[in-house]
Amino acid sequence: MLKIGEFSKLSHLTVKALRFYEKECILLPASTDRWTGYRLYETAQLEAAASVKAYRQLGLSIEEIRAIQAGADVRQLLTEKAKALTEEKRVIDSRLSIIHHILEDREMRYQVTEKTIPEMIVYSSETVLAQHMDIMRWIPSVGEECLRLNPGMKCADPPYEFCEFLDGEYRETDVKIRHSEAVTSAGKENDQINFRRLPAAKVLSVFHKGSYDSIGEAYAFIMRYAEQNGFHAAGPARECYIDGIWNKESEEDWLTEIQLPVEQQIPVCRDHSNS
Amino acid sequence: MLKIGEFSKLSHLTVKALRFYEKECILLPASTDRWTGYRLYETAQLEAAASVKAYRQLGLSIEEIRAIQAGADVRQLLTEKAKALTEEKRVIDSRLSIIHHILEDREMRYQVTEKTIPEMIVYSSETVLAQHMDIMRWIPSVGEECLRLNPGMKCADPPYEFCEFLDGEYRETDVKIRHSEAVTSAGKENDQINFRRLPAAKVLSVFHKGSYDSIGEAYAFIMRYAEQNGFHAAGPARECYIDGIWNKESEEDWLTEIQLPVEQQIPVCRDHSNS
DNA sequence: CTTGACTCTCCTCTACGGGGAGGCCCTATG
DNA sequence: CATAGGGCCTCCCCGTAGAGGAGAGTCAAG
Repeated sequence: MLKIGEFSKLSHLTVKALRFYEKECILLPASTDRWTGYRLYETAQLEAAASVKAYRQLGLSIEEIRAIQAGADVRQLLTEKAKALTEEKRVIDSRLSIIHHILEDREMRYQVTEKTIPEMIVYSSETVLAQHMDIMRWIPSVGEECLRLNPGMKCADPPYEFCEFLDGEYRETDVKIRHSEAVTSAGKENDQINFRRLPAAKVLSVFHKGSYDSIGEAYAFIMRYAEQNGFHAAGPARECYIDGIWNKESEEDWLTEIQLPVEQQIPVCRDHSNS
Repeated sequence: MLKIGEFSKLSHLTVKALRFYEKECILLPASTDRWTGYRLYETAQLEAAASVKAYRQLGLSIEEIRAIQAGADVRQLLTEKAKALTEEKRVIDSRLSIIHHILEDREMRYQVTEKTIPEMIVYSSETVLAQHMDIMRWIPSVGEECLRLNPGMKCADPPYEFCEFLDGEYRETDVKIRHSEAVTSAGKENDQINFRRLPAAKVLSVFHKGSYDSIGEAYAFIMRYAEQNGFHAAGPARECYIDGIWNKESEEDWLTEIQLPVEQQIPVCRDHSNS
């Protein structure tokens, strides 16, 4: 019979762990001295201890080990575990990819986050604007038009409104643009305004602070980010206006979010052996 | 000014998280109503919220984010993070490799664990035994011889004693064998017995229960395990006798540990696309 | 005025033990 | 025989990054 300290040395499990495993009923001492409370183990239990240790080294939880001891299907459990580990690995690859992307970039102008936008109903309208700046006059007119067409129409909560630029490339003049705004339910359409169901989407998001002059940098950044980290664009970027001329006087305070819809990420494993 | 629920929807952070971030001083509301205690946020804070969110998505801890906000070197922090993630990934690859190894194996006769054996001083003796069974007569004689040579010699605590089989392959007769036992300090040597410093070692360990007739299976198992999971043997296996004829009558109760010294694991990424 | 949605603070819970306090037990040494 | 030191016991708190919920206060609409 071995006292806990001796068994600890032989099994390479800490005393704390042994007591914990007893509490969790996955490795009970062979006996307990009724007078002193000392736990007593037998050498034959080294096998059981090794089994618990092996499962822990595989990353199984205490509860999973208990299930196995109760007769659960080990193969199935391990198969699930493998799936979970593969997913964990995917997350790590994704993070590594992004970290290396940041490290390779000289300055960190933008922080990219991943978001899930739920499904919603929007009304949309398209037009071609002579100048980019006309956008802030055009958008309110679309809203008024839609409200005239559908009195009592309500915008979604939280509000969600964005513009997409439909030209293949960046243009300064004759910009083809589509505006969309989320509403609570579909309504009447006309030749300018139509309703559609916008499916749930995963997007990459960056916030651009300041005037629109330099917003091209944000587009360039998020595009390169997506490309280098295994995201595939699933549509044109959405420009969401948060703070602007309508509520902030100083151009420095303007705030715009750019959302790039993407498909499931396939993390790329670039060569980072130099790290 | 936005109430916490509104800001939560816009920032895609939960209300709980926002309150937590305030407590941790990494994202403070623009103001707090002195009468009601309501937190009030501004749209301009969406940028800061996105920054926190981006760092969290990279797996940075709250403390690390706080450090960054306090002006810590982001590049260095991310470099360290990348190193940690790479290590995490290595662990996952190792676990995946082992799990797939188990799943491909039909029965789970043995559980392999990884241990670190600390450095120690041992006395060793080599011989060639006519039969494998002679081992249990030979070992005590070596111990007596060593004690005669070094009266007062003390064995290490915990006791550690093992045999290595020095033939290149398995043999039934004329077995070349080396026995070693850990002691507290070196002593006198002769032509049979010599002392040496056994360096710390990482070993794979399996327990074999039952008679020695079938111990070959355990050797085969651990060898195949090492090979298939990217371990490289760093010496002959050590056989440690735990329970045997000296304390257990029934052969079924005998217990032997086999330890295979290995070098650092290089997890193999076999094709598991079918999982 | 009431109701329901929203917010507040405060409490507990998660997994796996690590670290330590306070107290009992055992053995070796003087 | 007395004591000292080490081993063992139980009990409690600690960490992550919030989630979940209780009980109470607040706000806007009907």
